Amino acid sequence: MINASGCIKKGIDVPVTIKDIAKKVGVSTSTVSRALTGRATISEETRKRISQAVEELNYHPNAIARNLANGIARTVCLLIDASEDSGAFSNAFFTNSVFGIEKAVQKCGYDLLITGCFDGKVSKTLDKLILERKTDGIIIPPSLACKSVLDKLIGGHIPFVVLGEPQKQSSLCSWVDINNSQGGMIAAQHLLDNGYERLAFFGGKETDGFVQRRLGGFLECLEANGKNMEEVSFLNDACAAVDILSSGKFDGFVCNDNFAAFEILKAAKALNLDVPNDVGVVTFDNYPIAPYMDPPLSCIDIDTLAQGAEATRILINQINGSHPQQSLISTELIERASSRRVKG
Amino acid sequence: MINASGCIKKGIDVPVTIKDIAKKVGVSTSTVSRALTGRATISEETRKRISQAVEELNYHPNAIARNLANGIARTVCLLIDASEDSGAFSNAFFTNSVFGIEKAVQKCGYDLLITGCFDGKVSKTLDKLILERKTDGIIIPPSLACKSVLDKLIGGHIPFVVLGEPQKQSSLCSWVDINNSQGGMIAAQHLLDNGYERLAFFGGKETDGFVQRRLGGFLECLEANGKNMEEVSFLNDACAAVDILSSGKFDGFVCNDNFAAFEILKAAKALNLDVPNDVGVVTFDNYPIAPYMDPPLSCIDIDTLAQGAEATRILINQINGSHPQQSLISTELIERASSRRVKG
DNA sequence: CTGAAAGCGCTAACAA
DNA sequence: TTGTTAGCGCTTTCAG
Repeated sequence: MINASGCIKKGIDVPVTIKDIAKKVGVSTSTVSRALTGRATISEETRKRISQAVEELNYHPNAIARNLANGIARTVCLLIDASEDSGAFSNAFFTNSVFGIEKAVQKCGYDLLITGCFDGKVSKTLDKLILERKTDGIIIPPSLACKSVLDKLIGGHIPFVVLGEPQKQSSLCSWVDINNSQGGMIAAQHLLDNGYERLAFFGGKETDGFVQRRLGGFLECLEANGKNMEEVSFLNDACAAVDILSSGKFDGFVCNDNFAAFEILKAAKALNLDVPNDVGVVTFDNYPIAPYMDPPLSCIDIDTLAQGAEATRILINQINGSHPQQSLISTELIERASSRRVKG
Repeated sequence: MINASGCIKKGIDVPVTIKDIAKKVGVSTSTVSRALTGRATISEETRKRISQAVEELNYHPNAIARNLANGIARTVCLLIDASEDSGAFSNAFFTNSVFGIEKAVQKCGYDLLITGCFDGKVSKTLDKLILERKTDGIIIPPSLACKSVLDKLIGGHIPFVVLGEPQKQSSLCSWVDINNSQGGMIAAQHLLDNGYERLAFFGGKETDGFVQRRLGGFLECLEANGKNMEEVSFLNDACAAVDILSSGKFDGFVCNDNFAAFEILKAAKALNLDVPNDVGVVTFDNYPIAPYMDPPLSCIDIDTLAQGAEATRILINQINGSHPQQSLISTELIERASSRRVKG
């Protein structure tokens, strides 16, 4: 692209480099570099002329060259468990934490890389990311954070943080999780406060760590309120909703997710039980559809956006030399009709 | 890190470079480079010795250096509309296309960058991405693809593809969209085939392009079946579900989303109308909760995973010199109870 | 405060 | 088939 003056037109096609700025201002490239990075002394005079030239030529420093010279990638990588397939990826809550991560990463001047990764190939993927210098730090889901992976990360002094409480604990492993135990506690207390007396925890897989923690908080609350443990029931089969409701043993349910809660709602309707007057329901996760349920569902809201932001904060700190850190994000009760008795 | 032999231990902390391989094998770095890139002639003998050394030292080429030398980023960037906030980002379908994109991008040996971007700042964001050479191509949502942005992209010869049919059409603009018109057609035809005769399109904002296209396909189908246009109704207020149902004018509904469909289901229950015997319902989007609805919802399934993969394919082709391209992804009917009459 | 020169790790003409 | 050399665009000692 040649312009009227016979010179190559610099711009998008032919990039303008630091040399162009130097030439235009009549200084060396190192001076321009100093002015740009800002962490060296420059006369006010030349600094002004340089930034003016930068403006005029619409100069943007080549990030690749800069990163090569600096020996860093200025990039954070979020690993995704691709083996779960529609599990992790189509999960609205996961998506929200991506949003939180992206925002925080951007604010720190880093870029966000996303890499899908199958269970058996974490090690290879990590090699590609770390050894090829594509990233300075890694955010990893708990499902991928098995012992060998953590050992590799820790042994290699790779800054990383797990997006949830990992199975294997270590002070060398950073993680950020939702305070599931607190959530279980809040949900149970809320039902008790509203006059429901015989509570059950419903839904979820007993083997999942976060379910265990939710149940733990739930039980702790009952205990603190002097409730008999026999009045508690943990179920992992959603089909059992009708059974458990018709048994008449319970009048309040803390559900592990919206699906479980929906089953309870349907079962109640089938048994002609009224929600919330006969039975109260609180569920984990504020699904978009929860307010449209009949009745609208009370929820323990999980702030995955904050989780993502916090994970990023910890990770960037670690990249800058800080020690690993662990953190729990508080949950919040969103009260709707499903847990608010109108009569009696 | 000094090992027993008094030498610096190369590995994760001290990277092993192409020089180390060259030294170990006793060849020049260019020979090693040639062996690695594979697009030059090398004697079988040295190639073997090199790949052996690569293996032994666990060498991984520095991607930054490689990209600088090649003048490319080997990165594709997905722009996210951050102004929609919980809109785009907590959208399960968006998430699925990210998955599709990531998989395809990885297969092509590219990395995926994700950047949130506010409506007013697209141009600045693009400058950062393009002029700083952070990415070779861009995938952009239709909400961000206004005229000025498209002009900038096209004028700058930046490979890009829009994740949906943009308002402003141009053969220079690549896009991949769901075939919404076809979806509307399939949904309507399905209801007609199942004996529903007076159809309405329900839900969605009349101003959204994809809603218009769905409605267009819907209407086209009615016309092809000799149906009177007066029997068609387009509504954008979900609260009107009870009104429209109690009017008795319609016995079949094509809903724009699961929320609209859920409103119809609730209204029918309130009016003591039976779904599917009195009223048939088909909705766009196969939400995870659709099969659990009462009755389970028939859906027009939107393959956003395929959409993401196709967008990537087109983008990478363009990076490699191909022309812009447009593409429509077929929809699929998932038949469930909500549109299947049991009696007469 | 500024410039010259070397270097980040890799690739690619050009010669041999 | 291979080595030499220069260079990608930027940063950073080291002198001045």
